[in-house]
Amino acid sequence: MEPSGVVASARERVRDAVRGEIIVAARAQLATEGAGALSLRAVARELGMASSAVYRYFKSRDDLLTALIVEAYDSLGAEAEAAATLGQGSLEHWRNACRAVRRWALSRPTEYTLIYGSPVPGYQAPELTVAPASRVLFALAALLAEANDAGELVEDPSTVLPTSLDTEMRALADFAIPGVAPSIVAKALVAWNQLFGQISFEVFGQLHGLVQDTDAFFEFAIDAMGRFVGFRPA
Amino acid sequence: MEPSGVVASARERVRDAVRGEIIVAARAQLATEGAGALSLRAVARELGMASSAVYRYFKSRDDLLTALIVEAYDSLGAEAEAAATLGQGSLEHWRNACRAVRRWALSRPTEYTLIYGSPVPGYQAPELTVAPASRVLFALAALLAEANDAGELVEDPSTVLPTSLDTEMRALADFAIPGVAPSIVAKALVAWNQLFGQISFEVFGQLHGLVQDTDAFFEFAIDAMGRFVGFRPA
DNA sequence: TGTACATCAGTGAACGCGCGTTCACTGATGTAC
DNA sequence: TGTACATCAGTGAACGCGCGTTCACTGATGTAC
Repeated sequence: MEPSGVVASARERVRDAVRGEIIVAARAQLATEGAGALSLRAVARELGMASSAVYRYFKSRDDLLTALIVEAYDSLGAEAEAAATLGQGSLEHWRNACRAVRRWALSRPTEYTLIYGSPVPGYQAPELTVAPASRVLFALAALLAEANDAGELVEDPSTVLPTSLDTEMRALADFAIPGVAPSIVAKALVAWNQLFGQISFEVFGQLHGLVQDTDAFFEFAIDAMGRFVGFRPA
Repeated sequence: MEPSGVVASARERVRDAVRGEIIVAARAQLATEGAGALSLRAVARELGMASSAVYRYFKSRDDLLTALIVEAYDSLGAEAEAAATLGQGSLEHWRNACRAVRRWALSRPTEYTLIYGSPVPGYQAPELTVAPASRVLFALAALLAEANDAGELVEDPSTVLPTSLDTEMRALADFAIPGVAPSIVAKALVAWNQLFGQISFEVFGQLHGLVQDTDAFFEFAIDAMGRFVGFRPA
């Protein structure tokens, strides 16, 4: 009689293992079919079990999709968080965080597509995906705050924000990155859009025939955008 | 006996009209179901015709999808081309082109998703989509070339490209924007990624809860990125 | 330690559904003489 | 201008398919005494 929550019973361990196998199989299917076509029956077939058995583990198809989404956000978030402290100085932290996001996206393109591609038709993301989804942004925010505290973030006085945007950026800074100037927050958001825009274009094939050396181009982009935001060597 | 190609016969006119109705109905269905779920049967139902009749107009489902994609690229391309010559000076041309792309994307979000969202699973874009797809990029390139000729494009001497990237950008410039410096070509590509990244984030809902005044934020982004590329007032 | 009962993973058949595509056909519109 | 024939848009039934979800069930594993 083990206290639940501390050591899992045999049944619980088996249950978790099967649940994991379902997720792995679903992920594999995602890669070949796309999120919209994720099929419970195909997953069950892959695992050699009756399709109805999957319902012991997931209430519905959308429930399985949610599990995949949360897992993807958490996996990417963990990578970004770890990379955001690597290297010497803020600019290098920034670049390493960006590289981590790209590396993850290129190694797990279908899952990247799942969370940053077009919304899955008919699927409504539940509340519980919000926290995992914001991990990358929070990692970048933390990096920005530290850079600011270290005096490695320089504001460009010629950057002027209209009032409405200034107010918004100030509120955002107060919430997540205290002390950082509104114009820098705005530029960081622009860079964040750039980062995911470029990664999406690369993953979705929009760069084909236009840029060959995508590694070099990415390095150029994150360096240029890092300076654009205001990172300066220590 | 009208010479074909000059004046269409009655039959041809009717045929074109029905073809147009199919495309319109398909576009409407796209908006509610997403590209992956576009169904010939549903389109035929909407038009009150037998599903087999659609095959008189399109060889297959993918053929219909291709027509929608080409139509979307051409519509967006035309808007961008027109806007790229509006206003005073290159920076304003640039911003107007960017605004046109965003306006189009927000007014036809499903079609934007179709051409700039995640690839439709199982669909291979045929050759004939390539030319329409490149219209926006060519419009931006033309704008860049004109700005350069007018001396309104200033190179930042501190921007250094690695050899491989310099070679590539030089080739790209020779092909599409003769005379423009490699470092400016690279920055323009970064800005292009930023533009579509931000629009995609807005259309796909990733900005929700983060940025309220998306108009102001977009204006800030295209102005900042325009300067980043090197546009200077005349 | 052994027995009676409760829990629960997994089965397999069935429900009703929609899909893309083919095919032999009907009937209207266009063409050639 | 009138007739015979060819073209072609559109029909409706059928093909074989896969899907999500429900349900009554079997049998193994765990629990209480």
